Amino acid sequence: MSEEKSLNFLEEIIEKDIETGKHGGRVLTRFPPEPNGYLHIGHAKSICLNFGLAQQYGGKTNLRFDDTNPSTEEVEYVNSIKMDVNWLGFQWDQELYSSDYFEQLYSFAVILIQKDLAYVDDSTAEEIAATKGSPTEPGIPTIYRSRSIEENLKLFEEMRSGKYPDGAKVLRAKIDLASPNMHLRDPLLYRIKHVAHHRTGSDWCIYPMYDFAHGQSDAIEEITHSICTLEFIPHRPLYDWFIDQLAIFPSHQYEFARLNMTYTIMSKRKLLQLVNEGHVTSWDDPRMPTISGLRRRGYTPKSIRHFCELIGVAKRENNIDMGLLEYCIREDLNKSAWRRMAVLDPIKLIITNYPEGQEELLQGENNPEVEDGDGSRSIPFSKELWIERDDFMENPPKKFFRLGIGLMVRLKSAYIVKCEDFVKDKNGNICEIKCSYIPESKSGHDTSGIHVKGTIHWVSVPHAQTAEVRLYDRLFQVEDPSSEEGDFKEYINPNSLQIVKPAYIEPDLMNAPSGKNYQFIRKGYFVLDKESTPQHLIFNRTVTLKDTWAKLSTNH
RNA sequence: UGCCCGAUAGUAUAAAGGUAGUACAACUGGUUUUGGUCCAGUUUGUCUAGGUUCGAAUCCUGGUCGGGCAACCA
Repeated sequence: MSEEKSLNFLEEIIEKDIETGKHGGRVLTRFPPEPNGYLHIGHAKSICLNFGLAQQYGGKTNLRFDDTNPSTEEVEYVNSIKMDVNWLGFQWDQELYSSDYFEQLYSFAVILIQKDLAYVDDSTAEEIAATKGSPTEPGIPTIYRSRSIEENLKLFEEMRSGKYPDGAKVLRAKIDLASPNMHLRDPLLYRIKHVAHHRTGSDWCIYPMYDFAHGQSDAIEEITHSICTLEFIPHRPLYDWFIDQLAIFPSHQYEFARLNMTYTIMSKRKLLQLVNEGHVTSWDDPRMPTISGLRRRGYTPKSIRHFCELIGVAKRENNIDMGLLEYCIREDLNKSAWRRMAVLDPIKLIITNYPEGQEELLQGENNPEVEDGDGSRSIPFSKELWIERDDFMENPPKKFFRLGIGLMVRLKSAYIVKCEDFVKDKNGNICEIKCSYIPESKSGHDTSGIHVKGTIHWVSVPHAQTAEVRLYDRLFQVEDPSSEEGDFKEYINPNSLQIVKPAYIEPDLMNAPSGKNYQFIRKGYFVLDKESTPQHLIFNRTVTLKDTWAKLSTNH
């Protein structure tokens, strides 16, 4: 181990376990999603942790679907989860399902019954809740708690054989109805559900509860470090109890704080609501914090992995600044994304002294961060250009390094121009800007000796192509939507999507392959959307560039 | 009112009884054919009250604050 890097608490535990030879120094983790929804950035944290720790210590990680509740689970979710884990860059050792262990779990339950540690209870859900007591009052036994082992064995078998309807009976552990830990007050082990399962079909009509499936699945796989989130801390004594009573492999559960992030939500239930009620278009809507949403938005696996590394792992509640995620994608894309020019809010600029009908092909480097510019592309230039409307001001303030009467700017990769005049339409809106250019200032061959403060991007009018550009912003207007008063949906940002149609793009962008990230110079990072076609290009904005000018001008 | 977790700059995360450090954010300046990047620098912190100790973010006790637990969900 390097002496420099400090360890998080899980790394410390694992290093100690390796040192003391626990499990023969073996490390086996698991990522255990329930296939009842799409993975989000919070799952990414767990994935990076489980797979990352195993990698770090020469171990392996299983992908295990925690599919014990057939009413909510679907194959569609299984597939999306596998896709997302792979996309993030991780390979699991074995693909497993809790449902693979149904037979084994059933025999575990039989063992508990034989040890008089489990019983069949005919009470209704309400009766069971009522007899559990409260945190300050002990629970009381139902009349079924004293059934004989033989009767329990028989009834449990009948439950399995389908003799009883949903809700008629449950199997409960016999532990301690007075325990200060509510999870130990005779928790449910099995419930009857005449529901088809996405893998086992109609083989079963009783299904194990989470607590009776998870730890035992860990034990069956001989997981050495079972890592989950904080809310499972009170379950740990139960987890250990089953392992003790069944005398199976002693997996151990460790808990860390789940990820929260500003301006978004992380609850699957709430995300599902956003989809179902049409606040977003789908699970992979680029505004969603889902892995698939981030992918469609233009985030790279590398940037997400880096993010998970930076946020760290600890046991205290956290609310990570969305800005950190944005920093991670900017940092990645700055080094890799090719630069292109696109004008999103166009106004025409006419170069009065450039010959009518003349055009030339200029060269622009793909990425100034890379040696040799990572190659270059040709950019057609002509007398009429599109530029951004806000790159001109009729009455420019001090320190406005763009266009205004008498001001000069560099047209990126082209010439320096000086603004001479502008034209207004009959409504008084500026519709045209007139400039003269300095022929000796051509990019790369500048002999003019003139230095200007500002450089702006542009697209030649006769060569411009068009595209739809979708500008995404944060989904919520407040940092922590779920802690605000009222319904979280009241805080949705009404301007989270702004559609620019058409935007003018330089011709080279017509060749953009799907999934390739670009930087539109001065505007941000963009990627082709999956709905894009060659006839109708659609770009998604991943993130803006940092904009200190915008900050300055809004602050004053 | 019971049990269980937690508390270090704005946000995260280190410091294992001995200099409170790092990243992001913010701010200043420099470089720059992107008001981007890059570089240099600045500001901001141990929840509280006691105790142990030569010395406490760290150990002990009390308090405060935040979170979790009483689903036939996971």
